[in-house]
Amino acid sequence: MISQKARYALRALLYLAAQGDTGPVQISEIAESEKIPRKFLEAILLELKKPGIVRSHRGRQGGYSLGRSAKDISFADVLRVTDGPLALSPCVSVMAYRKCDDCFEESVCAIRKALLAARDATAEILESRSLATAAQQLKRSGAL
Amino acid sequence: MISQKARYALRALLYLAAQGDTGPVQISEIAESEKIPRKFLEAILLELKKPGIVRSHRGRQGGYSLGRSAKDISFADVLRVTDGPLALSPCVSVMAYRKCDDCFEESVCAIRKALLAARDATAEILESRSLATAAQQLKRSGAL
DNA sequence: TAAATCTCTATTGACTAGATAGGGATTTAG
DNA sequence: CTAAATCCCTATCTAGTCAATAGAGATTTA
Repeated sequence: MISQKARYALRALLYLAAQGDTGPVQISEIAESEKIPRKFLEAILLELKKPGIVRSHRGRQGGYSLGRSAKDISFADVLRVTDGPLALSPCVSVMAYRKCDDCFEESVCAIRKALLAARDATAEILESRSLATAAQQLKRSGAL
Repeated sequence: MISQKARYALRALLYLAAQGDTGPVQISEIAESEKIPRKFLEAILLELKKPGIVRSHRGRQGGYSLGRSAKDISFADVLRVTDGPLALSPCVSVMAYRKCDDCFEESVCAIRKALLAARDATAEILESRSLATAAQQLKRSGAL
């Protein structure tokens, strides 16, 4: 299960993606529109800023905007920030590999083989879906 | 990430699968061979018993054995018991569907569409891999 | 009948998730 | 200039979960 933080992040980013290029959007506006606790959202956006998923603009009329084109921000990008690796085990994580604590011999581990296949399958899906993909679906459904 | 409980469960079940049909195996034997805390393993096997993944035999010379053929116990079966639904969101879970707490309109949710695709991809993998598959891989690697 | 097992309930410590609070730093519109 | 509006940071709290442990009761069969 993804965390509440991940849901908030995705909703906020989709909100930004839907605005297009109309300048930075205030935290308060996003928070109210998407019903996200303001301070919590603040913390989330700060985290999303580090890897460049969003950009911040300070001062009066400041706010947040997407750090790059919506089509270049995948669901995988976002979930990795909010929830850590997509993989079901550290030993099959590509972005954050780590040996399992009590692993005897990784190359032989039959559990690992299954989890690796699972990781590849989810990563392929989540990396192929971008904010642009999602925003377009919303538009098509008439929700925008 | 899967829980430690899930790791222990999979290891214990693989151990049972590797034994074949040589009667029930004692908890202590599994615990020592696989380096799993005895009492914790006890609790795990009890949970695996409810849905029939294992069968218990009481009294002297008692122990645990697989509840059905190893080829009919998938990784998905096990992970659902130890870690709950495979889905990344309750609203895309097939076995344990639940509406998201703050969902506006599910049929339009673009986040849901992506998570649903992810769920289908992982479920397909994890349901197609059984204890038998894994045991056979171990045999081929010469680890058995 | 007693040894060896399963079964159950309760508890503990460490850690994380989700949320809140308050104030300091920075920018830029006016 | 300067002050309003923002970003930025640290600390804290509560509730819940994970992993593990303990102890005793129930059941079976050698």
